[in-house]
Amino acid sequence: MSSTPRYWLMKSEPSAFSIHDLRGAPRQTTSWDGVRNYQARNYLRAMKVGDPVLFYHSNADPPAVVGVAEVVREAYPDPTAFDRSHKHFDPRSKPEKPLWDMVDIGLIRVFARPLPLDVLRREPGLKKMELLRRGSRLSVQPVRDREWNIIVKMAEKWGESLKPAVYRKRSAKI
DNA sequence: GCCAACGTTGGC
DNA sequence: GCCAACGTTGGC
Repeated sequence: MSSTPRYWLMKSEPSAFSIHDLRGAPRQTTSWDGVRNYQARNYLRAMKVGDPVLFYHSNADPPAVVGVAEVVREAYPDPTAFDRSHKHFDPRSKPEKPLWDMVDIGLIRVFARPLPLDVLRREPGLKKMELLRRGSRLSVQPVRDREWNIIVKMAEKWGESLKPAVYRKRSAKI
């Protein structure tokens, strides 16, 4: 990263929380709790209000970038770490000295068509992207400016290409 | 369901 | 501080 990252990618398993869940959430906003990896946490702490985020569906069919969100609240303690009954409870994190943080994000856009991982892999400009690195497991990661621009353009084209096909079908009175 | 890649834990 | 064992992630 040449300077402070401004663009990000966040992974979620759609069976746990999808971009459609975000669309249906109050104020189309959610807190991003449950991150229990130090590198991902440090990226959460680097996020600024207004930073754009690619929303990625992992463990999905197909795995894909599905839309855009933005940071609406900067890092603050993740209360699920204090909750003994919670799946992500961590006794090392105390309210007086929190170990894990979260941010809030708000929905910006749901792509017309999810942009699949294998399509991203075919784009030469994305060769160095963290998401595409072999064995990459980081659930919160920075995205380079150039990568961001490429992906947003790809998503537009990818969605548009669907519409003419559907339109043709309909107008052909099949 | 399989399994490679990775992060974490804990014995020494 | 090393490293084997283990648990998790996530594509396939």
